[in-house]
Amino acid sequence: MKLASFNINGVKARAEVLGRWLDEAQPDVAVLQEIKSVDENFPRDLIESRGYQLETHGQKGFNGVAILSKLPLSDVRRGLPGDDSDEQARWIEAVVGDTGLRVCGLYLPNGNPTPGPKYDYKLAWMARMQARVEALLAEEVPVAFGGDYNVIPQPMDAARPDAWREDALFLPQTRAAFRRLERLGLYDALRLLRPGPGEYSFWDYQAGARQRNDGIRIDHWLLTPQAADLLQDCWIETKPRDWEKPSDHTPIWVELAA
DNA sequence: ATGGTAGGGGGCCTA
Repeated sequence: MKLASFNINGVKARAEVLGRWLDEAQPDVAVLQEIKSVDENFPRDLIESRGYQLETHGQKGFNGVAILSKLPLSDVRRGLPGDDSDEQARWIEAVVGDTGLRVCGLYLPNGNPTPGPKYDYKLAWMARMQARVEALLAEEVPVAFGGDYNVIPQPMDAARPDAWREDALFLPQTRAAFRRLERLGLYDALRLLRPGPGEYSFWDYQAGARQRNDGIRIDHWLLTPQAADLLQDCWIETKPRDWEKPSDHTPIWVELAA
């Protein structure tokens, strides 16, 4: 089974790219971030006409996540637990078919500017995610956490790490919080299979970042041990970043024996 | 040090 995570930066602006990508790449499951749409206005036909079940968790203007799957989804849950006052749509999860695999799609807060309330929210959100991960790890089942983490884990994950030293995506506290997630017992799928530098999932629209390959790796799949046991491959698909009217992110894939 | 670009919504904010 092939699963992809793709921050599409606006589902309506990205209809052409998204349709082409689904046709060519044929994910079994995909998690989308930054749909930037309320659920009622999501172009469902774009997804459903291609044979996918679609579950959305949108909000007006910003954020918003979705899961689509060729196998039926069950136990769909929207929103990251731990703060009833949090209205930002950044988390959705579901169980895929009868595989026993749970997929969580997440859009972790950017956190800039720092310091300030947005960075505080990012760190608090990461602490809440840790609690959800702990609960799922205790079940000892395969779970794949895919999404835009807005975390550059290591210097090798940026073409120019020095340019990000003061950024919320790369501050020591951010990287430590990401390591805490890993230390609970999760595996960074890409790093299991591709230990070297030069693996990027985001290039800014500005200043010719794509042309200069001035990228960062901030989209990740983290796996519970039971999911990592099923891991067959993991890769970043760079082509969609060079299509007409692209997202500033590109898809990251895991292939699981599920 | 600055500004460069993009999407959404309806007039600046987020990234």
